[in-house]
Amino acid sequence: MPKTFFITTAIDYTNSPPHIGHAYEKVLADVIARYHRLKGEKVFYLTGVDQHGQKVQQSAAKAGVPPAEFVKGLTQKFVDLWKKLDVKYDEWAETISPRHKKVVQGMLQRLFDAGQICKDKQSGHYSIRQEQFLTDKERGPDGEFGPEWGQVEFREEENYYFKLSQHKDWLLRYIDNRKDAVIPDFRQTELRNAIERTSGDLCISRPKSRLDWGIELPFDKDFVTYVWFDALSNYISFAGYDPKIDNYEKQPPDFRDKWPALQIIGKDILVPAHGIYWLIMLHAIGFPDDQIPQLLVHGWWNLGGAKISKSAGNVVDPNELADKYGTEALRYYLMSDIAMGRDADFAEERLIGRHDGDLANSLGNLLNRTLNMAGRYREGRLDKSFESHPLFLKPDGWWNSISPATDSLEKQTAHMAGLLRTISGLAKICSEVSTMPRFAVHEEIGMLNHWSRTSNELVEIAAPWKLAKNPARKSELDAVLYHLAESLRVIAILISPVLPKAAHGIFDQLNWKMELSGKEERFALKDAEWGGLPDGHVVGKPVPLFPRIETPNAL
RNA sequence: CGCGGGGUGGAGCAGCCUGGUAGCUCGUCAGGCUCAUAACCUGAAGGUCGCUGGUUCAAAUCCAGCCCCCGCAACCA
Repeated sequence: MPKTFFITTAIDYTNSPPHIGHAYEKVLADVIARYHRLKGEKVFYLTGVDQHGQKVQQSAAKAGVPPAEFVKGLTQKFVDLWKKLDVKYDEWAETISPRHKKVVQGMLQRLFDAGQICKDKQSGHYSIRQEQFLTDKERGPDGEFGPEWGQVEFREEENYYFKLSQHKDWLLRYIDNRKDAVIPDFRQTELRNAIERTSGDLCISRPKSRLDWGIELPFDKDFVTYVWFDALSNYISFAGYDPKIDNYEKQPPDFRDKWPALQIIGKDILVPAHGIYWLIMLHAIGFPDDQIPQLLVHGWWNLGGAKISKSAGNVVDPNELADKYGTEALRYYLMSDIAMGRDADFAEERLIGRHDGDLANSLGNLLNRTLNMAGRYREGRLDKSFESHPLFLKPDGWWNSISPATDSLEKQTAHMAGLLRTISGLAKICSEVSTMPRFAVHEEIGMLNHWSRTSNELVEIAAPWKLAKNPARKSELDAVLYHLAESLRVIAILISPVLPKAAHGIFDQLNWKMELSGKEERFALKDAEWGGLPDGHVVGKPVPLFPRIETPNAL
């Protein structure tokens, strides 16, 4: 039985509402998940929220509500947004759930029993206001701690430490042996350099006197576990991992069917959290090298070249954008205007430009004019008999041998024949040379846009309104209309991971498989083969699929 | 000498690994079309590919040096 495709994202911190970066990551994972469903695979998409920790405890105290209640409100904002953006996940991770707590404590206990976790004493400068230990990095140019830290005192504190450095050599070997441990490759280089520089053990606890909004250490009731074990372990706790079983091979079949996951994270949390702590944690609890998850690291949306941050106050609210421009426009922008792994600049004008240019003018208009012409000239009926017409039985490439001296009508026919061939070939290219396996969603979209443009070009070259006036050219008109309608059908399938609603819209207007209307199973990659629309199929009436956001001023 | 990314027509990017007429989208200008969501198609203008050297018959691409921009404490994808 084929394994389930398991994809995860970082879980979001319930300290502040979702912004555009959160939305990007979840939509990206959703698109990849949908692509795998399109291929007919079973998919398990896990995402969720990280609800514990000091910041939440502080924010809740400030708001005058218990942390559990505070977290509930923010969690709902994330859930609502994913629903609005058509992010379809299979499991939802909440770190306050008992199920998660059991796994975290189980992992900690096992590592403690194995001597991988030990108590140690830390001493140093401690900021009472910020409730954290300070390092030399926090010192100002004058060597003193600035006023932002408030009162700073020398303090000693006991905590539990995970013996991270014992696994450093293993991690280096693992990274060196696996070329695609991290994607893109320059991130893997960055991670490798960071591992080389890593030293020391990892503090994994906080005394309850300082922080009690967390999961209690199973071996010491005076402490809760700090973010690392709490948050990172969600990737296995919500997938059915059993912490009591140390032999990986004996893990529940349900878990092993899914694992390992493809983990989508932002560039900021590769080092050290996911690339070092998480991978070592898995290794330490017995995961073999071939069960270590692959990390897909994406870039950031900046604003005017500057980093988006809460402190700078330049956050972009995806909720607002979705309400203003629609889910499809937002999803399309987030997937098309950034290259995988790179940063991009967020600009509302670009969102509008992308939507109006690619979706309204190119694809949407293509659908509209195709159905209109089919209705006007053929009462919507597609006729495949052109395939046996002499013009279409000539060998490929004949259109290239037309001499420049021939009359313009013949040249035009040759040009049209070449375009028809190009277009039917695009179906093969787009589904077989898909860039999705290397997660280049923007390139996939680019190929489909090229297809839409070529189809629009065909309309101009063939001029169906002229062909319709000449009965002798019936086959040519049929061929053009069929190629346009069939292109739209295949494009709908291939674009469906990015634009699920629009894909349904195209199918509906093509009057294709109405009986499955609304169900995701309407789309399958195997149906993206050229020639699926049968002879005699009657297409529907056109309705603008992507109404322009901005209409050019007509003076 | 800390780590990584980037510097390509007005804007945003691709090409660089595997040297060989510099490509795409948007914008601008001119023309065409009328099936269509004032949409579509064609053509043109516009680039010393950050700088300097080197290798080569040939460098945006390989090598060396340099300059500039952005991330790498926290909030945070």
